[in-house]
Amino acid sequence: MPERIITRLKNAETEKISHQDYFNIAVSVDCVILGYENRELKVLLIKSDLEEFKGLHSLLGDLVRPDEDLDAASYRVLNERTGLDDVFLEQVQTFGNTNRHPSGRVVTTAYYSLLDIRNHRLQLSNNELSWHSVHSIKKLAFDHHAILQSCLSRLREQVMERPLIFNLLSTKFSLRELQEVYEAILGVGLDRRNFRKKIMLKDWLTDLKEIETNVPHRPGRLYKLNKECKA
Amino acid sequence: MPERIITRLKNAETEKISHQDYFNIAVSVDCVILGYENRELKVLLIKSDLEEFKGLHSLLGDLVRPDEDLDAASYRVLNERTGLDDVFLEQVQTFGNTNRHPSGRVVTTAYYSLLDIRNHRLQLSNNELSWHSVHSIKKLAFDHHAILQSCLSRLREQVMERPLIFNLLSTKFSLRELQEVYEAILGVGLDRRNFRKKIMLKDWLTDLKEIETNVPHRPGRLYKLNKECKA
DNA sequence: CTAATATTGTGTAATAGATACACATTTAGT
DNA sequence: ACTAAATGTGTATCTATTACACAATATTAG
Repeated sequence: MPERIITRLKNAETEKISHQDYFNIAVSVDCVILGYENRELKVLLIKSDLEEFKGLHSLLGDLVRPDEDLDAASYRVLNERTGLDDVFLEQVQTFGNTNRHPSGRVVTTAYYSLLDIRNHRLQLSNNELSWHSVHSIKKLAFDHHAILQSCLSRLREQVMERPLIFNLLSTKFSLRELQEVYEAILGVGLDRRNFRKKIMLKDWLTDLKEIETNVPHRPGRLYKLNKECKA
Repeated sequence: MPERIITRLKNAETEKISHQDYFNIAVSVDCVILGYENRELKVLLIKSDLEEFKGLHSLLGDLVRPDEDLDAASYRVLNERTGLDDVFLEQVQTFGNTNRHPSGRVVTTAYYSLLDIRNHRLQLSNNELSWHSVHSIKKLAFDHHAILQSCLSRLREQVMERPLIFNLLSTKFSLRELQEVYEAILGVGLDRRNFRKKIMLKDWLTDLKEIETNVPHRPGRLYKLNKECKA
């Protein structure tokens, strides 16, 4: 099969490159798995197993299998690492510089995922996995810092346009919790009255007619995501 | 080198896949090269050379070379086909379904490019290349129809936010031309007075203090893109 | 040289959305 | 019963968006 691709795609070319060379590029996916806890946006990282990146953390990724769709590969990585399925996961950008992987040529496609840390006690399968506040992250292995930033900026672009944020919260939540998550993502403080007005206009919320319990102050109403909302 | 990547990335895995298999995925880029002419947004296509897609057109693409950055590959494709450099080109999305290429596994990254058809008489090197109104396109080879649509929708999202549109126009243009390009991209009619107000507020334009010539009606003022504007 | 055509250039009123801002109410804890 | 901490709510101001009409200017055809 490889020869067919090359023959067919190369016919406008003049240079000669050996067939083998074209298949010296590996394809991987990297997942920026985000959660919210304790007023902070967190990302799931693993200790890098490369000598070159000793002591650094990296995103969760893997090579794409030859018989596996690209999106399926990202779901597999997510699922293998967290035990979760039915989780928000979306492609963001592909990073393909020749020097991005010290061991050879790997083109990687970045995905971001949003999940509810608290309700899914992850099977932190090998305990190399851990959550890190995105603000505390300085250096990551490979180009993973750039990948993280690109996913965060995509998230910030979209979070007010689409009902993504609810993936980070449990089913029931108060408007305060919701506002705090927005503030963590956007990195700004929001006016409570204006925030409520704006969020209510979007028609994303259903009032559960319940109130918070176990809060050391006046309890707020609880809401859930409107059934009709699909991101 | 390949073995090193596999060894290092695979250590959390249990399944056995032969080393060779991991390098059975080819990586390509496809360019959605857009131009504006005659009140229509056009895309540069080539006749497909695959038996399976006989009679269909496809986007301009090529395999990425082992020693070539992904972005560089897209510039190369653009440059080889059009003779142009210094042209707007930006990554949009990566398509990686296993069945997307009939001859084998090819993961492709889509880029879109905006250029001024009129001022750059392309060396339509092999005359298999031709411009097609994006609205007239029904079927393309591979998954190129989906790729085209994804680039068009990215363009529509961005065209009011960033000064992209000027890549489609010659240096000097009238507000009418500018409005017509917006209308072609967005697929809607715009109110002339409101359009002018909005575009002027963006501070993208410099008034050239010149007027159109050779128009069979009252000539309009000419503008150029403000120097400080970089998309 | 006059009339017809095609398009330029311009402003205002109405509506919708974003922002700034303060106080009485409710619960838990002491 | 008092304190602490958060809830729930409305209005005025500003900014952006929309809808809409008419006189001025160049070219072309007669």
